[in-house]
Amino acid sequence: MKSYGQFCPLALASEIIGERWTPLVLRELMFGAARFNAIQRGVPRMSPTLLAQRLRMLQAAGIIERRRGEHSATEYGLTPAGAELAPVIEGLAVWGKSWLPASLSATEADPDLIMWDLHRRLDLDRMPPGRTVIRFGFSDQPPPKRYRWIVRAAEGVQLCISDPGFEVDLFVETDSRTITWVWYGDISLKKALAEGAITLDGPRRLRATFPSWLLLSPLAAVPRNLPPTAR
Amino acid sequence: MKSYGQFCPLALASEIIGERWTPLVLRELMFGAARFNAIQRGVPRMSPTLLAQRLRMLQAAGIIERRRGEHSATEYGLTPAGAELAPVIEGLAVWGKSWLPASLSATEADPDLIMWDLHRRLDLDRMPPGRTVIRFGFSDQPPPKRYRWIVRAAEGVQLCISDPGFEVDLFVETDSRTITWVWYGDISLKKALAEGAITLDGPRRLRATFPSWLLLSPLAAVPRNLPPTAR
DNA sequence: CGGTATCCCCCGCGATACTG
DNA sequence: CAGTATCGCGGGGGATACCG
Repeated sequence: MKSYGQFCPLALASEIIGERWTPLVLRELMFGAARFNAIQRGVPRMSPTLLAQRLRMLQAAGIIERRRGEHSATEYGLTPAGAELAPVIEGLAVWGKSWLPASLSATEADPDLIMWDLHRRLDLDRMPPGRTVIRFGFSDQPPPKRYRWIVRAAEGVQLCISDPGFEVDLFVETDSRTITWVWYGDISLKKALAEGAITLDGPRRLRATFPSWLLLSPLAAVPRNLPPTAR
Repeated sequence: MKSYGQFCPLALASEIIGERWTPLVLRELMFGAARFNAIQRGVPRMSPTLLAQRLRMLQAAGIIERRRGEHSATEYGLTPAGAELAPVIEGLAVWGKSWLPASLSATEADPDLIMWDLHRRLDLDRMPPGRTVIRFGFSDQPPPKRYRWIVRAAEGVQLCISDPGFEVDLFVETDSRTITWVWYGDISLKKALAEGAITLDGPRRLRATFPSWLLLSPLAAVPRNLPPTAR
């Protein structure tokens, strides 16, 4: 991005934060994504070339750092400067939820976006111990995105794009718009279940505790000043 | 700007705030600039076409509103949504001051940028009553920008690009880099005066009270985590 | 004063393919 | 897994002139 030619700290900051995709990349890092491919799953429409470019830029600006993680894999993490940016990004997100009209178009209702966020926010302590496999079905989606699996095991939680082969413990059936509205707090999970917009199939205990370990977006509690439209 | 295709409130907010020049335009509005030309003086390198376009966009997004002011002049102001954006913008500015390297190139040391900010932050109550004319001289600037005048009168404060004709009460002689560093708090005004980087010529009383009514940037008090370079 | 109209350039970005 | 390489285009925005 071309410089503003101003010494003003806001101008300098905007040259970095104002670049396309950068706030969303930072969001992924702030949610704990460390690996290139993990970051990319949060911004799937960003080309790898551009993501690499942004990561280099953020590193040069002292906002993130590259590390060698386990198995000498490349990992990215926030520097102290980057960490102090988190409240600003969060403030922007809260403002967006408060004040921007929320209409949900088809492309914005990509269930993978929600599933990616959702699977790393599960409250593992409230889930049953041992391996748990949950299959999410999205009735409005064509075959390639029709089903997603969350596998919770001792190693951690994984989101699978294709059938992992394990026996499914809980079947969740919904559609991409419902899961999106629920995730962002525009419909309560309770209401979605009551209305049948989300249905559960599996052991009674798992069904009953479902709302306790399926955590919603951190923004779910932020009220909207404009009512959501286009449900 | 092309949509991110995400429903995430951060993505939606970034589509607006992330557009080129938009944060700086908002900054002007937050500092109280209401008229088109007043806004433009804070972002002089932005073309009028683009400014008009951004103002329209911000209005459509519900962030600013157009009003008819005195003499049916067009005025812009923040809506409640816009007002709630102020802390976010301010947070970004504070972060920039804290963490971004501050090197001052020639184009960034435009004294007009500082004078425009500075003239609307004068503490009028601490200035002598009645008309006061101050001429700022920038020793490093070629003729068209060599001098600027601030005229404080009953009607308010005005920044003049050419000699307004009144007798000058106080002559301030400095250079564009010094005034910029001082404005942003990287050199104390006291030190700049002591070192002769700023010299005053005028009545003793006006000289003595100068540091009390020449207020600095709101960011002046924010410490830098990286030391400023290229003084 | 408060903007439009117009033109054109350039480069940011998207898409796709490929590699150590 | 973690990125490069390459190409082509679209349109954002810079510059300048002009208008009500």
